[in-house]
Formats: sequence, C-alpha cells, structure tokens
Amino acid sequence: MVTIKNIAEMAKVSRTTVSRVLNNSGYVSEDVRKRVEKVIEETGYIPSHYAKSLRTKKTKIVGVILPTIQTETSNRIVTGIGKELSQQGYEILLANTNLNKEKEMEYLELLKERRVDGIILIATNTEPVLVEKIKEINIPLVMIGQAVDGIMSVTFDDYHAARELTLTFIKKGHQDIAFIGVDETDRAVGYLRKKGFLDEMVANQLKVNEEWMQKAIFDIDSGHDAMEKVLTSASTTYKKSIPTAVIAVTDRLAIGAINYLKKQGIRIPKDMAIAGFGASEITRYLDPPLTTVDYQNEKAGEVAARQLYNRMHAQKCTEKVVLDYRLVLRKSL
Amino acid sequence: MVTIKNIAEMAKVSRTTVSRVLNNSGYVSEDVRKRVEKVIEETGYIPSHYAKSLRTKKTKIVGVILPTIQTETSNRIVTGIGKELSQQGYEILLANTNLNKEKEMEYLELLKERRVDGIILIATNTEPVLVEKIKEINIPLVMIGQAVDGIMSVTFDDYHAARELTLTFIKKGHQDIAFIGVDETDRAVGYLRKKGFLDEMVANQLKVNEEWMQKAIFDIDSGHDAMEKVLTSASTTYKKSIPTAVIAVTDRLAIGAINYLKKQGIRIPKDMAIAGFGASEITRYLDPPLTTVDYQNEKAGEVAARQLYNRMHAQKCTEKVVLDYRLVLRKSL
DNA sequence: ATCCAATGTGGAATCGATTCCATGCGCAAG
DNA sequence: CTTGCGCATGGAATCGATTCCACATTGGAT
Repeated sequence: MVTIKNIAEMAKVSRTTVSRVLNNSGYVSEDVRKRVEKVIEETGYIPSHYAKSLRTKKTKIVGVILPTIQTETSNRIVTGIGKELSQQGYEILLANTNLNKEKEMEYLELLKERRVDGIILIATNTEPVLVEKIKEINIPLVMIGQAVDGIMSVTFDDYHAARELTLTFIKKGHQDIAFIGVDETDRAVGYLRKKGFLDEMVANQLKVNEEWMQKAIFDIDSGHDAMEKVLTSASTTYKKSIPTAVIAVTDRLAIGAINYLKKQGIRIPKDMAIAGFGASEITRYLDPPLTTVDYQNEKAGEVAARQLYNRMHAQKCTEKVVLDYRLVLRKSL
Repeated sequence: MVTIKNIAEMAKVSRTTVSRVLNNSGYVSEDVRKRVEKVIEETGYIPSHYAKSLRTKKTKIVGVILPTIQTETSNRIVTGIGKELSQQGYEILLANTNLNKEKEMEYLELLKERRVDGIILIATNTEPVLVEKIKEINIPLVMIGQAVDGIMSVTFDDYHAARELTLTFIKKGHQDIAFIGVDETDRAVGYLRKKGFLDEMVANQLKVNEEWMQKAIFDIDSGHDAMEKVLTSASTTYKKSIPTAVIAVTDRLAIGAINYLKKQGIRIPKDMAIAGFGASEITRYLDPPLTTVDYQNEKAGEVAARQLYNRMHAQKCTEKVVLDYRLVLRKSL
C-alpha cells in the first residue's frame, strides 16, 4: 500500500508538503503542487483516513443504532440521515440491534471504541441503564422517536396525532371505537398514542369499552389476532354491540386487522372504519386505501443529522425537536 | 480522552504490558493483570480502534454499497450481512447511493480511504467502468445480485425461477400470458427474468404477444400503468383477446397491476392470474394472496458475508454462488 | 554448581498521517 | 544596508495503539 512517505520520496519533497497539497493548506508553489499531484495520480495513492483521524481526532463517522432495518420507518429515517450527513462528509456506521436490548449497550461501547464523532439512536426504550450509558460514553448523541431528559432528541407528536385522528373518527359519527395498541414500555407508540386516543374520547364524553382495547406486538398477524379478540369478546359479553371503528397504532397492525375483517365479511368502511399510523407506502394501495398518519420519517432523519452536526460543531444546539405530523385521510374511514 | 499511556502510568507498568492484558497475549502475572484491569475499570478506558488499525492494518470494517435502503430486498440482505459479520467482529459502513450511479464509484474510493477490510456491493449495474474501478481499488469484494467475470458474487437464479414460474402458469392452463418487466440494463431483473419467461413460453410452443410485454420502472404506479397498457393495447388491436395471466418481475409491480385490475372489476385469479417476484411480506396479506418467488435475500446477505470473510482470510474462496429460489404459490394463481 | 526454558516486563520502533516550528529566500520599506 | 514580511519547504514531534527484541528472574533438570 502506497503511503504519503512514498509519494514524498517520489516527488522529491517532504511529507509535510504532500500533506499540504492533499489538504490544500499553507503555501505550496505551483511547480511542486503539479509534481506531487502527478505522482499521486500515477500511483493511485489514496490517503489513509484513520491515520488522519489519529492525528486530527475526528473520524467523520457517525454511528446509527437502530432496532431493526426491516421497517419502513427505520429505512426512511436512515435515508434522511444519510442524505444530510453525506453532504457534510460524514459516513454512517450501522449498528443494527435486531431488537436486542443488550446489543444497544454493546453498540454504544463499540461506537466509542471506533471514536465516532456522533451517534444517532433510533430508540424504542428509554431505560435508566441505557440513559446512564449514553451519558457515560460522552459522545454527541441524538435520539429519534423517544425523548429523555438531558438528551437531544427528535420525536414525533404521537400524542396529538392520536388525538386528532381520534377526533376525526368521532366527527364522522363514530362513538364505539376499538383500539389496537402495543406495550406501554414503548413510550411513543405504546403509551402516547394510547393516551391521545383515550384523552380525546373522554374529551368527547365517550366511553371506552375495556374489551375493545387490545394489546398486540409489532407484526401483521398480531393485528389480525387483536381484531379477532375485539370482535369475539364483544359478542360474548353482555354488550352485544361491536365497535364501528378501530384505530391501530401501526399500519401493519391495521393491515392484519383488515385481513381479519375481510375474512369475516365485514365491509370497510361501511361496517367498520379503520386507520393506522406510519403512512407506509402500501397503505395507498390497499383496498380500500388506509387512513393513516404521516410522520415524515425521512425528514426526522435529516433533522436529527442536522442537530447532531450542530452539536458536534458546538454551535447553537436546540435540545429537543418535536416534528409535525400529517393526517392522511383515505377511504378506510 | 484517557489513553493506554495514562493507564500504563496509573498502573505503574509499561504500555506494552497494558496492551498485553488488553489482548490477553503473552505473559502477564496475575497481580499485574488485576492492577491494570482495576485501573481500566476505574477510568472507563476504551481503547481507540483506529489507533489499533494503524498498527495492525485491519479495520474490522466492511463497506456495504447499496442502491437504496428502501426496499425489502436490500433490508433483508443487509440484515443477513449484519448478522453474519457482527459474529466475526466486523462493523458495517453504510454507503447508500440512492440509485445514483456516480456515487457508486465515489463510494468505492471512499471505502478505500477508510481502508475497509472488504466490500459488499448490492449491484444493479455491471458497467465496465465500475468493474474497472472495483479491480483497481483492490479490496476483497463480493457482489450481490449481479455476476461479473473475475468478481466474487452471490446471485439469484433469476432465469430458472422465471422459467419455473412461467411453467406453473402454463400447467394451470394459461396460454396467453402478459409480462411486465423492467429495463434490460438490469441484467438480473430486467434481462434474465424476461429471458426465462420467453424461453419457457417457446419451449411450450406458446406465442408471446408483443403488446403484452410491457416495460415499467421500479415502482407500484408503474405496475399499474403497465397493466393498463397491456389491456388497452389488447382491446384496440385486431386481436380482441386479452391475456388470462400476467407475470410481473417484482412484487411491487404486481401490486400496481392488481390495483388496476381491481379498478376494472377484473377478478383475480378468475379472470386474470398474476404473480410477482421477491416474496415481500405484504404479498401474504393481499387479497388474494400473491403468488411470488422467494429468493431468501437474508440468506444471500449471510452467504455473501461468509464468502467475503473467507476471501479476507485467504481461505478457500468460491468465486461465485448462485442461490436457490422457492416458488410461493398462492391464490392469485 | 551450571544451564536452560519458561515466565514476566519494559524500551523503542512503527503504522500513516498532521502540524508546530525553524529555516531560507527574495523584495520592499525604512 | 539592515529589517521584516510573505512565500515555500522541510525536520521532527505527535496521535494511540502493537510488537519485536532485550533483559531479568525463577525453578527444575543435569
């Protein structure tokens, strides 16, 4: 592998001078510059970035920790991060935990070892031990999707999105609304969306039937099963009525629910209106197209990257950003 | 930032010794080891990986170049790569070209600059200039999805998958089959799948109507439009018949096509059978569930990573792997 | 008593860049 | 004629690790 030393010798100058033409810094005469550039060209020399990092203490690498790459949300966020960061000359080191919480901690250490300039964490949990670790490793970090005291973050307005969506159902005349949620340890998706739903119901003097509140996990089949539970529980209890609408906290859960409904011959939205969250691409093409909430994930990635950039350059750094959402009203409602 | 030198001083030993406990190599007495470990623990010292890399000439980083992260195929492949590589202690540097061919070349340089130990390229094109560059930078590289002479690769058996899928249609009694493809510069998806289709038709003495062969781009709407063209061209020409089946080279194109068909009141599979490629998750949940081809993308990622690993350690390295596929027969056919 | 191997430790070079400082030169100002 | 400044270049230290080699100690075999 050819090094700066080789180039220096071949061009009959010092390493210092080669470095100067490489970074065009300091004084370098036209002759010498040409000579050096020629040698670089001929040898195909490409400077070693990590040798540079050792000296400058900047790796120009940002670590991105995410729970899974297999969701549209993550994809979009990472795309956004990538777009913004590559403009600033940063690269992304990918840390995919595959939903393994322990790996989250491991990766923080690992990224420290790599001396990344910053970290973006697409978070699903905010456990104290994680927060502890984040502060301990002392690297600029921006969290996406969850907010924690003392840590920069970009979050979505889950609470108000859920309220507004719920209100939209109510305005359409729905009073009996079922809800398919996920575990509340996921504060954003599990807790806030549910709270938004409940609060809005209460604000409209509507009662929420306990048996219509189901908890699922993050996959399509789980949405199917949750929907089934809603309907079967409804028919077995003293209340004979079934809901006229259902809100699922993710599009995938909604898709699962729709599948169950169709199998039962329940028409959407005539017999049952439905909505999801996330604006995944497929929702546009479902039959009927699914009402959902667009969180502009790609923008979230961009914003987070920009925040991180500011933080890394110690400029103004807003601590927390809450992004806007957009209701996407379609025929399923 | 605390360094090995600090640790050495605090533990009253030499850097050499600290290095030895860090890597547990060579002889170190129990006392000293304990003492050093204690200091490391207290200071929270984490060794700098790139300083290490400078000396050892191994970064333990693999660059992954991909055209977009926003497809299930890429996601699965990257997940597979990640699983395999993280087991071997490698990290992934993500290079997302966003379908920009020039960036592909740029990233190759960039990864060289970073001195990655290897590269995995999820390829869409195999232009000579790219191949040239790949050979020039001289870093172990495995290509996924396209095969090129002299470059290691993991590819899918697109040709035979297409043939077998086509044969399945024929066996079901279909003779008039439309085809929605993409540009042939994408050799795997554009050329091979089409060739497989055509060859199998010919092998069964079936004619292929030119107007039923449409070219689309890689998105859902494009599948919709292509389907429309098939049907409208069919009805405007002298041949009054319309096909009884359609094969789309990706699931997304198939979904678009289905949307058009449903809008026209054409029933699937009664009036028109359809199939896609890729086994994207949603196909299971479509109505009717879509027949498709599963390429086991995640496995492809794993295999590529393993190939690369072998190459990097100069063990046996099979030049090319062609992966098996699996027909997923569902109600759309 | 001597020798050798195993064990334990440190000095110093090294990896490939950047950067501080010194030096030399030519030219204009004083 | 000196002084000083802009320009051009190189020497050498430095970043934080690893690793080769030298050296010291110990204990068992001969």
